[in-house]
Amino acid sequence: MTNLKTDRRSQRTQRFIHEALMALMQEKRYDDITVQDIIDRADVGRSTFYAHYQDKEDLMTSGLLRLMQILSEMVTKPSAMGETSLLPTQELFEHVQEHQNLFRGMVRGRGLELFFEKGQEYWNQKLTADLQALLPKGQVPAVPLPVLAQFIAGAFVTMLRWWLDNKMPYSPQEMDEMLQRLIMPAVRECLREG
Amino acid sequence: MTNLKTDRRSQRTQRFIHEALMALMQEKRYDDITVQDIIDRADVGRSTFYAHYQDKEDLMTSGLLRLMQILSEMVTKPSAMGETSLLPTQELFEHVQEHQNLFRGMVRGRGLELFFEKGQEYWNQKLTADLQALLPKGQVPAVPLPVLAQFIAGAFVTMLRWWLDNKMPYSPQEMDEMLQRLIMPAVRECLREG
DNA sequence: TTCGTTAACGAACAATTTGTTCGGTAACGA
DNA sequence: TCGTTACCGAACAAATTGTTCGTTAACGAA
Repeated sequence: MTNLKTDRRSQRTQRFIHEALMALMQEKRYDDITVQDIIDRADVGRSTFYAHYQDKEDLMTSGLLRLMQILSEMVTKPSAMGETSLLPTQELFEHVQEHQNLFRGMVRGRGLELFFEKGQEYWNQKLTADLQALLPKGQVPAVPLPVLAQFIAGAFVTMLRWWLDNKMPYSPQEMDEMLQRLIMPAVRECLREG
Repeated sequence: MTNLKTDRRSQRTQRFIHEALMALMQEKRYDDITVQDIIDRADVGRSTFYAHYQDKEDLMTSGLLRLMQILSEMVTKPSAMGETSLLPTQELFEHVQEHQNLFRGMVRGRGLELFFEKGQEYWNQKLTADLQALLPKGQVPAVPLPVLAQFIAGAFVTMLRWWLDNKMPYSPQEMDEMLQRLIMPAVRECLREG
């Protein structure tokens, strides 16, 4: 019995298709990209595409999930979590910078929306739990924790988007510093007084 | 010479089409809605649709622009601007609540993305100018004003989105209060020290 | 190296969807 | 009342989607 998933041909094809989508994303909007465009760019047969993915959306989702998995690993990695911040945002910014083409394609197009749909639950849960831990016992937060979590996750995505759209005029360190400066006062204020 | 734009039939048709799109947006994703769906729901001929709009995107954009115009008027209306906030967010939340179906359709689907594309320039410029006025002379802000503006606009959209997606569990007043509590500390902190 | 497995090809296919055209009908407004 | 014009609806080419299937060749285990 041969291993289906590790077949060189399969992996090669999937890589070609993904790269093709990423490349096309730099040129035009996600909605304007057809399956034909993708398979032409990837130099792959039509039936081959549909053997790997249900449709264009499926391809995009799979790429996004792969991305989020990487981010999740970064977030859960214990060494990354400092005392000053809730998320290892500097590492996140650095990682994004390294793979900017990938992220530029993802965050644009349908990426942002899918990011919200698929990812927000995860981030919200994690952030809500972390915030709960930070909250002194018996304290009622000034702003409900789910709202605060949404705010933080949203702020990160907003900054990320701005950074990518504006050709990354600041370093990851600077971006992280700014983000912390914007978020943490609110967090402190909200957790302090009921 | 008869007035083309104020013809009862035209306005009626446009209203039908817009309402059809909004109704369909409650049921399925923007991408899954076809022009056929729209004209069926609006009970309008195919050629009629294309007489009014170039394509589906054009229809969406026109609705969004109409929306933003309303918001812009609210923002520029002098009575709305209080001393405590940069945007009349409470009025904005109230307005959204009144027209929730419209906004729910818009903010979902492609709305959010278009909102960013079309609207961010406007909000950013306005917010940047307002922030500049608040900044003491000669002061260098801790965070560049365009970044701060982006952050504020993004936070508003984020909260709005959360509010709509979660069936609006809080009143506009409460939402406004929370948003101010989240944003203003950062603004104060950033404008104070260089 | 051999050999069975299987991924890729590519052409052909029906089904949708898109955007346009045009002649006839009826609603509009001056 | 009457000229204008928005709407209809059918028909159209073009593009796109997702599937099928016989053939070829790359793969990997023995």
